[in-house]
Amino acid sequence: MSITIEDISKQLQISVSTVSKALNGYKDVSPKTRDLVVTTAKELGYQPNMAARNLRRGRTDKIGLLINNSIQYVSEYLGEVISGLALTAEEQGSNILLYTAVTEKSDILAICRNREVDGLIVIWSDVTDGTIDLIHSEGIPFVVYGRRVESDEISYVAPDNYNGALVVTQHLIELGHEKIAFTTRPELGTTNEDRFAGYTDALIDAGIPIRPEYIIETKIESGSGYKAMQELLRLPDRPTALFAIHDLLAVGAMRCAQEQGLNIPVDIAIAGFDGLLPSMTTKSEITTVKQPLQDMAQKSMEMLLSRIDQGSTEAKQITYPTELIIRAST
Amino acid sequence: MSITIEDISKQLQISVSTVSKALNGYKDVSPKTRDLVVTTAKELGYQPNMAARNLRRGRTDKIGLLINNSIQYVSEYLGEVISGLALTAEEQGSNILLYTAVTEKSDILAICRNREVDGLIVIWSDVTDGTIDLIHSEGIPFVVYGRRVESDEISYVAPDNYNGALVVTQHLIELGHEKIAFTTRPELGTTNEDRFAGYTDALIDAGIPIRPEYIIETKIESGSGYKAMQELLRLPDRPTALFAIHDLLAVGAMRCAQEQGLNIPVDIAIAGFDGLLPSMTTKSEITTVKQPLQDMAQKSMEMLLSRIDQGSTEAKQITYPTELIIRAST
DNA sequence: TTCACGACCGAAAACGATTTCGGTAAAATA
DNA sequence: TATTTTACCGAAATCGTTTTCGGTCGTGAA
Repeated sequence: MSITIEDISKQLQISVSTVSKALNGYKDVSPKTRDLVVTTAKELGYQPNMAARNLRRGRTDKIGLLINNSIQYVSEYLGEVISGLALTAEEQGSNILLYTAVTEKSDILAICRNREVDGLIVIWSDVTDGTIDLIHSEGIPFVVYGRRVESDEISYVAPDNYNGALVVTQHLIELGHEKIAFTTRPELGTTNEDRFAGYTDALIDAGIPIRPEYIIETKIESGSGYKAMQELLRLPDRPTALFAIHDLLAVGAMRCAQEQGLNIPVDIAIAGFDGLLPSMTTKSEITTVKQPLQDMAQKSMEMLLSRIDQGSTEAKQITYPTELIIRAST
Repeated sequence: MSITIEDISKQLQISVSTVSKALNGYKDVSPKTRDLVVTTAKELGYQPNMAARNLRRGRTDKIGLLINNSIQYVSEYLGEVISGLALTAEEQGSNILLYTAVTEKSDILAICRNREVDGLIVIWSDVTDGTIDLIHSEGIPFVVYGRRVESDEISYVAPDNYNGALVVTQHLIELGHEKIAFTTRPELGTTNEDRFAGYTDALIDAGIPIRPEYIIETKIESGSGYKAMQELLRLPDRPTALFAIHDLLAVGAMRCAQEQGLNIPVDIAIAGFDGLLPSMTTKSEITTVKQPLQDMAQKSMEMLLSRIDQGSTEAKQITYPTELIIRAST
């Protein structure tokens, strides 16, 4: 059995209340007994039982990280985000509890109600399934990470998808491209909308007409980037550039183009979005728009924690600027 | 306030004991009242308070994931490992609690003693700091992930570093190389030893002498792969191949060689280890030895959970085969 | 009819902390 | 000296479960 507060109280012939108070910095305990308690606690190697403390305090100092498993390229994304979240949480005395295999709505209800966490960071790409509204209706503090949410009652931290898409498209235009294709991904919801809007606005601003045949809708499945490029290359009037809505699609498209013997970026320029794939070599790097994943992680965690501490309920919505990274592919 | 077991007991005019027993599948409650309890619990949206349950049961159904933050390329490694761990944990009704910013030994003691988790998965690259022994002496169930440990009292799941290094070196030899360099990383401890042993044994088996000037010791810092290659290229008798102890070093070395105008793999072949960098394009891929991160994660979690359930204390040590992935760099 | 035995239920004791509330003694004030 | 304040401490309630231990009631067997 571990050492409890009672062990200390017995050894010192002092009540448990006093021991607890001494350990927790209450004022109504003399310096002498406080020292005594603290030193013997250290001696015995006492560590408070968290379950008991949580029960009594009605707080767990834990933040749940809710991730839907249908997220694409979880691995690349996750590592950076998680380490950012965990670090700032732990700085403020909280830990992160992972919920990755949540599929049922009842599980989400359980998480919200069982008081296992003080709040949630939600990374959820599915838009249509009402999960976020469900969480919101439960009243647990939470912040949505990485995605804009329509409702203004909900806090989120998201990259500036519109501007990022605008800038990268302008970059392609500046390179002389006018036939610029774009791959969409409707499941991404607001993210898709914003990046698409950035793309079209850049074209419109430059007086370039938008050609529907250059806009390819992709699905969540591997090889969809490859297929999209195949489709584009079949066109009688091929595009000279592609802006893929995210890097994995760009990579697939690149592979397809290379296999067709095309020279990148001479025959076709390719840009992506997200910027999480590490650049492996100096060659073959892909132009992209980089999200500040770490900063966003830190910010969202700070927002959540301060909201929990202050019990405030007002929603904050923050957008982070993105960074255009120009590499060999354009 | 949330719904408690007492709310149900009041509404049904039944004792809390019976409610609890009905909910937990005890036999000494009639089917009728059981149904009644279960349905009204669902009606009221009852979810058990975890802190209370944990306190009473002396168990939390949580697994701590202890990661030392000095791990190199955490992000790439982490994502895949964590999702593997979390998935198998959640399948068995446990969740993962993250400890990433642990630096003090006292923090580790706190984790072991505060009963916040039932066990630990330890990902700790530092060998010399005695952390693992400390955890072991605390008696909490734990499994070391990704690394062989000397002591046979400690459970671990590790890749077969020796064989992986042996095979990749043999691969280089088969390609006709005899001047094969190797970059070491002493901080990696047993991992370093095993890969080094694989390298030397492959050379010895082939009757190739081991040349000390081809063995470069690298430190934990970015650019060390680049520097190692610089050093090698300064040699009067340059090596024709390099086996880097991990991929990041290989990437750095590759970049250096390319900048020097060398053709890979004609002028110099390069192989790495780990296989976690995603292959971005068909070109510029790097030969490597892939660790089965996901399988190892699943296995280590299963080992830990069964050990917790059965209270067994015997240590299991499992080594996973690696896979040689031959790509363009050799 | 009596006794034993299940089936079913409730009271109450944990689990280990926090926190309120009151009480005693010493110190300060009148 | 009498009274109030202050400093310090302890008893006990509380958080929401789980689990042990009896107790009651009805049914079957003797």
